[in-house]
Amino acid sequence: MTDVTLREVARASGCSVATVSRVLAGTRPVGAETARKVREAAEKLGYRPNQVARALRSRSTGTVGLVLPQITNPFFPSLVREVEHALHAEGRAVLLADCDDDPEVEAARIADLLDRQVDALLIIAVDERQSRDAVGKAAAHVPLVLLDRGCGPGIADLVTTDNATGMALVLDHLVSTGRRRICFVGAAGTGSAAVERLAAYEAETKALGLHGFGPVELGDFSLEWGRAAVDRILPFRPDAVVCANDLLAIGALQRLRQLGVDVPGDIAVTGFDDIPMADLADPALTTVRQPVRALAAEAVHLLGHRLAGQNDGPRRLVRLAPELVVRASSASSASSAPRASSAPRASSAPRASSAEDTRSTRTPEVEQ
Amino acid sequence: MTDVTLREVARASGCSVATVSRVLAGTRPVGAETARKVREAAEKLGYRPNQVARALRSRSTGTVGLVLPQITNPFFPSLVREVEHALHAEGRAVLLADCDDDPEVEAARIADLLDRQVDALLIIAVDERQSRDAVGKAAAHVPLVLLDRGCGPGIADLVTTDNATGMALVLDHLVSTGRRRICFVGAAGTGSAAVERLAAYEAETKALGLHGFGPVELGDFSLEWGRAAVDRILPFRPDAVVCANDLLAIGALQRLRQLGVDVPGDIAVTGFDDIPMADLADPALTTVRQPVRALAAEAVHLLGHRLAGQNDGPRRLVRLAPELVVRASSASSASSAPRASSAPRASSAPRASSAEDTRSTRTPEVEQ
DNA sequence: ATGAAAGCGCTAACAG
DNA sequence: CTGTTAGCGCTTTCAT
Repeated sequence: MTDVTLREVARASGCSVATVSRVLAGTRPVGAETARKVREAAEKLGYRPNQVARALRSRSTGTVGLVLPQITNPFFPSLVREVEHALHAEGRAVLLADCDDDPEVEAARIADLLDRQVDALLIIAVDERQSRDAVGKAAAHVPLVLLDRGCGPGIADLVTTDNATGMALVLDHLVSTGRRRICFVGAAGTGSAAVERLAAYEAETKALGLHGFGPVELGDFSLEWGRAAVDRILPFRPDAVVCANDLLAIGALQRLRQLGVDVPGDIAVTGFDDIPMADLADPALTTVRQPVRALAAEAVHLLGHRLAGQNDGPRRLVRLAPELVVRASSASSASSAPRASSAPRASSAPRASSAEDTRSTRTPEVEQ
Repeated sequence: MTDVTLREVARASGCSVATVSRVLAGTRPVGAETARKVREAAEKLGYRPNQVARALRSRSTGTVGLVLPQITNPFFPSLVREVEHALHAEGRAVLLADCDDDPEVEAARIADLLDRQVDALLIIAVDERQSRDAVGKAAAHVPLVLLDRGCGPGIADLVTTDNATGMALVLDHLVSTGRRRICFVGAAGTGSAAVERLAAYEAETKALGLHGFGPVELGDFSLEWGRAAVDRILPFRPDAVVCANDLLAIGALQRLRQLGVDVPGDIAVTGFDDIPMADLADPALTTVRQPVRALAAEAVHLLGHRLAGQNDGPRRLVRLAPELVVRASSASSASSAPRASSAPRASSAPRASSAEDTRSTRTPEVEQ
């Protein structure tokens, strides 16, 4: 099974290797007849260009490194899928690096990918602070786009979900269905999801005139904390629990069921991310769906931009608006439904959540 | 940020490129003093070997292609993680290819990976039959190991879960906790999971003297079918529903709850795979956990074997025994518990499911 | 033990 | 438009 080389195709078609290369790579104009002969010979011999040789000479491997904290995080597989497809559509291949949620592993993986001459890096950073160094260094070598999670300001392009809009969609929805006694369960971490969702919750409740009602419970992004937080929140007799991600919300649902609390009758519960489990929870979880495909497309687009240009120009921050997915866990309770129109921004209509509309929330060229 | 080359290290250390190469790759014995100088120079210049150039010359990229049907299938992320880690531990990188569950895409992705000169392929085949052609062709070029799903006999090494053992564990458990009126919900497909789990169910129920009781409902591996199958099974008044995977089982749980049937009081439900959702279902799902880490390790081991050797020798079929994970969905109902010891193989003790014991079910060198 | 030289398979200059 | 010639950065004979 020895591979056919350009040279053999050249010999078989009676012209030089350069010409064959030109025909097959489409780099330069070539005579019609010559081209035909070359293609014929290549076809007959079953010629397949050796991408490694091509990469060495052309200084481009057509390969992009995708670095992520842990593929088992339920939010990532769909993102990986979209990224993989978007890149493959451009003829690029994906080198995958799973960091086991460890910034040191992340740094090592990034270095390895650079040694392998990836054309660019797409990174979902492990940690807002601890990843910064490795990411910054890598960005000096190749085009680099951060996805989903930031890494401090100005270090590289960043494509992420607009957490503020997502939280606003949730709160508008809850208020418009009559909920007023709202609590928040989130994470105390320094990651963008933890920080931004909490900030958005506080800003939005203030704007809606609900501020200062219930407790804000901060732990980590785990099922266990979701369960535990319920016990701390329940004494305040809330009618809604807003969770900073789906895992927390599912934990909360479990604990509430255990305690015999009716969801959504007594308390509405909402999540964030729309991981696959959200739809399978019982009751199915109302949540904020991240615009996964658009995130991937935008990130790949930015990469392409930097690959085509000179990898300079200002860093961009692109925020894509998510979509509210209303499911059973926040269905209107019969008693509170009539009160719907009492809050100023209670109607969710002006903040439509269709794919078209939310896409327009994109802020394409904001310098950090 | 222009990269440092071997040549520059040679000049800086006062010796030839060949020597530098030898020191850094550890290929041949080198004088201690020379080695020191070389390493020092390399260190000072921040030299990083260009893996593409190395690959071209040495005809080995240190890269393995991982081809899978759909990364969003909830069973795959943990497998990908383990494979990625196992390969990285050997200094190899993973080129990921998601096939969108389409055999044609799969064939294209495999061809692309071969063009990129992967040293080997690890494939979770999309389809038992339709993948066979592309897989067979690829196996002629590089070492190739099939993971999780077969592709017809004798085409390549295959590492997979022992479905028969898994099903036996489930049935022993159900019988030993007093269940007798057992039904099966599975898939009608031709994939190994569908076929083998059904066959194992039938063989085992026969062995246990339960054969012929309830219906065997075959659809596809979807939540919807899990729900629908419940309606078809319920008239038979079963006390247990064995499902061929977790998604089916979760669908069944949802429908049973909707109908007000008590699980596990009235009916026990079991799944297969132990996807992350299994633990979050309510009640938590009793299921069969695939030995994910061991599957990955074994697959990588076989790859290494073929990479080291000459990629000949008989095809191997390695089946690794899974582990029963008992959760709430099959807890003993108070009424049926006392009847436990009536069936011949009812005790689950002899078929222990600890990692040690099940691992020994491995059949390491079976020729297909 | 070390160096010189020959490529791996391909693309990019540079001529014609 | 096409051929000739270098050479990408490295490993590997083949000498010494």
